[in-house]
Amino acid sequence: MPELPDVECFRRIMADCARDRIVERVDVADAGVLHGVSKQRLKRELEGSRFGEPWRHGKWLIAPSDGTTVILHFGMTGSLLCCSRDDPPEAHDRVILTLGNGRQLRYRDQRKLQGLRVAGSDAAVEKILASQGPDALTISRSEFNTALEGRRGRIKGVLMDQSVMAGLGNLLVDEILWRARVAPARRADGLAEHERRDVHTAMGRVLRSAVRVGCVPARRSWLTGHRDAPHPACPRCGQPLRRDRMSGRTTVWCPHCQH
DNA sequence: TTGGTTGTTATTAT
DNA sequence: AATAATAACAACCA
Repeated sequence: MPELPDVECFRRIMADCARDRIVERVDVADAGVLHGVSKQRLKRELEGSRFGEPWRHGKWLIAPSDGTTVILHFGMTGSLLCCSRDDPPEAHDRVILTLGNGRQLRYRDQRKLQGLRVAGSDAAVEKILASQGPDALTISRSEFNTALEGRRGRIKGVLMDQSVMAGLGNLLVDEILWRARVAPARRADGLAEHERRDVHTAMGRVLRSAVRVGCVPARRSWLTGHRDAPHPACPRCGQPLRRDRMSGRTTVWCPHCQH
């Protein structure tokens, strides 16, 4: 699931559950999700530390504490939950942080594609985020145009490239291009000025409403509500949608609306 | 059993 | 050299 709006939701959960709280205990059920830090060192550096204000860049969640900074990525199946310590643990709860308020913050992830890492300084945080472009939620029109400049690849792939701008995934990109009526196979640097404007506007609207809900919603009025149907029809014009493999992902689009 | 998955990274191709 | 397109990763489901 996790694209920018989902991670923004996890940031809120983190803030409500753990901000200003002390980590009483760190339990690592599966060290396979730890990157560049051992179970022992994570416990040593985090237990007794107090969390500060968490923030997000693209699909990364950064949670500073007065001990070390925890950095989470949710891959395709990760999530973050604020539980009571009595809630029964689930099979995929990989890391559990027990906080001073009796709550537990659980990093749950079925597949272990990404995971948890730590950074001991601002410079170490920067290093992890170094390859990320500007955050898609706050990128301006002119920054957006600059990001697309000289990109010969398909707009679909370019918008999913986290180094161009950070936060968009497969579902969001399809939704945005459908709203902007731009075909996903178009070359990014071949878009007219008005098309770039429409894509930027659609991106802002899609992201803001998804962030408000806390996830990418499957709505009937959105493309997302139709993409998994056996013979999906465009919710705008009723013509059949196409499902193609593009830039390595399943891409759903409307050949009648998008050019 | 095979094919597919809303993410990233390393490798290969252009 | 810089970009773009693929394969691989892990674990599960249909």
